[in-house]
Amino acid sequence: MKSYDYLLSYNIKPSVQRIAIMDYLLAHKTHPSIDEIYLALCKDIPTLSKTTVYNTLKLFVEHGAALMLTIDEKNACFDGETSLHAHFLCRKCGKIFDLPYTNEVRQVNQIDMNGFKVDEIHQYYKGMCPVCAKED
Amino acid sequence: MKSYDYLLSYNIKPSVQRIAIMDYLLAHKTHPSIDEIYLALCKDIPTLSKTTVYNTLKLFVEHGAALMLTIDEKNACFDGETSLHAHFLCRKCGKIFDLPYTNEVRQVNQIDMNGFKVDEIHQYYKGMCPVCAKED
DNA sequence: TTCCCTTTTTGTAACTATTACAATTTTATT
DNA sequence: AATAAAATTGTAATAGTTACAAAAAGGGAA
Repeated sequence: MKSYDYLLSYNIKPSVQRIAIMDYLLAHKTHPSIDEIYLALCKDIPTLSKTTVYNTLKLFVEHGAALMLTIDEKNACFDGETSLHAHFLCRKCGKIFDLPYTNEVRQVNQIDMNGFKVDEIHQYYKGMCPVCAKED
Repeated sequence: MKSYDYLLSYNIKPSVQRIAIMDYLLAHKTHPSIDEIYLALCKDIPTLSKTTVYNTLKLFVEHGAALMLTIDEKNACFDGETSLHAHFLCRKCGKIFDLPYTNEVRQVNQIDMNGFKVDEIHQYYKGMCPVCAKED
C-alpha cells in the first residue's frame, strides 16, 4: 500500500485507478507517456479510460505528486520522482535518462529572480546516450 | 537584407517566405508560436501556407538558425536568439521571458557527460513574471 | 439498509497541433 | 526556351488532448 499513503501525503484521495497509475509511475522510472501508462494498466483494469489517465496525471501534477516533462515535443512524459534532477533525451533511441542537476538555482519554492517568482525548474539535455553513441 | 545574409550564414537558401519568417523571428523576441508567425505574415504574403511555416521553422532548427522551445506544453515556440540563455514562462500571462543562463554546463557542442553526448541544452523556469506578481 | 449527495470514472465527440503527400509554382541551369 | 530541381501550397490524415454529459462509485445521515 505504498502508493496509497503516498497519494494521501499529497492530499489526493486514493482510488483504484489513482493507485494503479501512481504505482506504475513509482515502479517505472522511464518517464512514461500517457499512452504507455494507459496501455500497461488496461490489462489489469480493463474498464480504464484514457481520459482518466489524463485527468489523474493532471491531478498528480497539480498536487506536486508528479512532474510533467516536455523535453520530447511529441508526447508529454511523467515522472514520479519529484526531487530536483535533470533530464536527457536520446535523439536516437528516444529514451529519457535522469542526470544530476547542475544549476546554481536550486530552490524551487517561490524563489525570487529579479522579480520573477519561480516555482518550477526544468533542465533538459538532448543528444546521444552512451549505448547509442557506441553503436555509431 | 539582414535576414538574407543571416540565412546564408547558416547554409539556408533564402526565399521570400524564409526571409519573411526569419525577419519576424529576429524582430519579435517574444518566442512566437507557429500560429502567431503565420497570422502575422499572412497580411504581407497572402498565399502563405501554414505548412510552409512548419517546414521552414523545422529547416531553421535543423540548421541551427533558430531554437524550438517546448516550455509551453500547448504550443512549440521559436527563438531566433540561439545563444545560451534560460527561459521563463509566466503561468498567468503566458509570456515567455529570457533569463540569464546559470548552469555549470555551458558548452553545447558535443560535450561529454558520463558518456552522454549533449548537443542541446534547455533551462526552463515557470512561475509568475514581475508584472503579474504585482497584480496579485 | 436505503436514500441522497458528492466525487470519480467513463466514452464519445470535438478540437487543436502537426504531418504526409501530391500538385503546383518558383528557381536555377543548360 | 526547355528542362530539372527545389520550394511552396492545399488538402487530407493523424495524433494528442480536452470538453462534456452520462454512468458508476463512494460516503454520510436517517
